[in-house]
Amino acid sequence: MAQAHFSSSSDFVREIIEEHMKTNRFQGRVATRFPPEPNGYLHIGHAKSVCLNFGIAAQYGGTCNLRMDDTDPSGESLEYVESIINDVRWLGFDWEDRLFYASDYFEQLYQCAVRLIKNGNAYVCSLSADEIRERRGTLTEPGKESPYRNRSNEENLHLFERMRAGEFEDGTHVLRAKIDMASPNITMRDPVLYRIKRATHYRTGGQWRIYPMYDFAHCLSDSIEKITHSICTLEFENNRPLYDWILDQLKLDSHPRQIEFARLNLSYTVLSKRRLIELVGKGSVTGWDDPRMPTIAGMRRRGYTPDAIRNFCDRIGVAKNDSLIDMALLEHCVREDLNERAPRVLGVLRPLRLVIDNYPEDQVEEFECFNHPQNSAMGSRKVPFSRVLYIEQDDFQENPQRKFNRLGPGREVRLRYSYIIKYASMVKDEQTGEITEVHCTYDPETRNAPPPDGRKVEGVIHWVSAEHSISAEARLYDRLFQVANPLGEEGDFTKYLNPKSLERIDSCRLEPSLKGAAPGSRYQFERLGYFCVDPIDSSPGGLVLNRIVTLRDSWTKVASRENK
RNA sequence: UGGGGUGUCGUCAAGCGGUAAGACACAGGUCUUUGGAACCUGGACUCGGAGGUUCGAAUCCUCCCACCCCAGCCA
Repeated sequence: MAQAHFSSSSDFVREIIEEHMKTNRFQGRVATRFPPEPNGYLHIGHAKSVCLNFGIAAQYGGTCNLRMDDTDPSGESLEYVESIINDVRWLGFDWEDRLFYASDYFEQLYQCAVRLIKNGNAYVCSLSADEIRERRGTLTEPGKESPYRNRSNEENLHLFERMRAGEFEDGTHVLRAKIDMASPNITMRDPVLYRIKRATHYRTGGQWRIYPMYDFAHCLSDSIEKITHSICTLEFENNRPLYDWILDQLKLDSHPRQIEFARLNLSYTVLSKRRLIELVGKGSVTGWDDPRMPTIAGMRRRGYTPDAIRNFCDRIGVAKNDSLIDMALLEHCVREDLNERAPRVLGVLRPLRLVIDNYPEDQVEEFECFNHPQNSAMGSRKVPFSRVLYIEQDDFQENPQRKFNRLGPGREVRLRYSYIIKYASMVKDEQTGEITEVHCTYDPETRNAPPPDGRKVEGVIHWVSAEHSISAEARLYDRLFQVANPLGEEGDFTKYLNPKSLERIDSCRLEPSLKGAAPGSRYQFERLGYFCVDPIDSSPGGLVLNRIVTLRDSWTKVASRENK
């Protein structure tokens, strides 16, 4: 196993494994698997499972297989398979030659079903879906046995063969396990093992007319692959007795231990494949890879790093509590990683013209700027400076509010890496009253150095040279939903979509070094946040930057408090 | 109402009978040519509740309460 992302802390799953190692239950072997159904894109919740399964395998010197759990032809496709492969690999995991498909086991699975029938453990039921439901009983009442429950083994076998041969229409017959219609666990009330679906499977085509159900296919796939620990989410806890029952009836040597953990929930988004499909289908987002989506593809496009996501998965822990993780933790992990690796640059999102009255008209200076304030190994670059600059609109207030440490009438500020400037005057649009230009004077003695007289200025602001800067579009993303738990609120969850989750600004000005920035490359725009060159919409002629995450910003906190 | 789970700081989460880790968030502070980063400090007199066992309980026992999952020919 190439990767070595060991979890720093232990958890109950690892404790169980430790115990198995001690008692030699699996001869010291650890084999896990990540078994997605290829009917949608992977999201951050899947990443938790990927990290758990691959992480455990690596930690115990075992293996982790990637397995497509493709037992239901409707909705599954090659596109999804490819996206899953791509995403797991991008996250940094390697399954070597162990990419498997449940659909490759269809013949073996069929033979297992035949054995079950021969042993009198399964029967063909010819009730309709509705009739089966009616007889299943309720939470408090036992179910009723199917009238077909006592067909002879021969008849069952014959019928099952004919099901496979495609002699029956969808829904006319199913294969059921013969267990206990009175079981308090509804899963054990003669569960359906096979159904007829005359649908084309993306891999097996028209080869099969019957398809195994999850409960039948999953435990057997695990057993075939000699998985030792079958890690899944909490909602399958009720299915564990059936998982064990099937393997026990078939007397299979390889009998994995199923362990269930709590799935991830993240605040201000939804992590349910069905809901995400809905968002994509309704056009609420631009696609699976919309940077606002909690999908791996979306996060990748947004600019999140695999390291940040893996670190996040490590920090949230593994337990059995239903939890709702604060999005702030994910953002923290992203900032933590990007703070270290992203080169700093200057860029202005909403430009305000600033003229330095006493700076020579045609003079251009170049300032040496560090690419990283704490890491000199990342080098430096030269940024041109001239008489006319752009600064951030937010960095000037005509009547500065309390604690506003930026530019305003009568004030002095430092232009990052260059001079201290002093306010002189402003120009307003006569119609709108909007400030269109600010005039200042500069102090030549403060050229990228402290003022000789030691005076303090209001603060430091960023800038670009008007003439030398390049234009770009910025896409500022915010949380997808307005409420922490959209699925926990009244009514349709899409009601709570955040209408301001995307703001496009097409008039940004950036320092010229960004010209030709590679798609996917990430930068910190000083004082603003981390941005990623959009891998799809950006072009050499039209830079498009996705805001990955803002910098931690103590000013907006102060400002909102001051405004109360 | 049957069965299966879970309840420890705002959010996660350690703890496994010896007197409540850590992280994020939050609040103060130091430093700073990013209101960034870094660094320091603060916070659960208490572990869903009530009883009980014990010298000692978040940890063991009893009862109660709350929340989640299960009645797809989805996974």
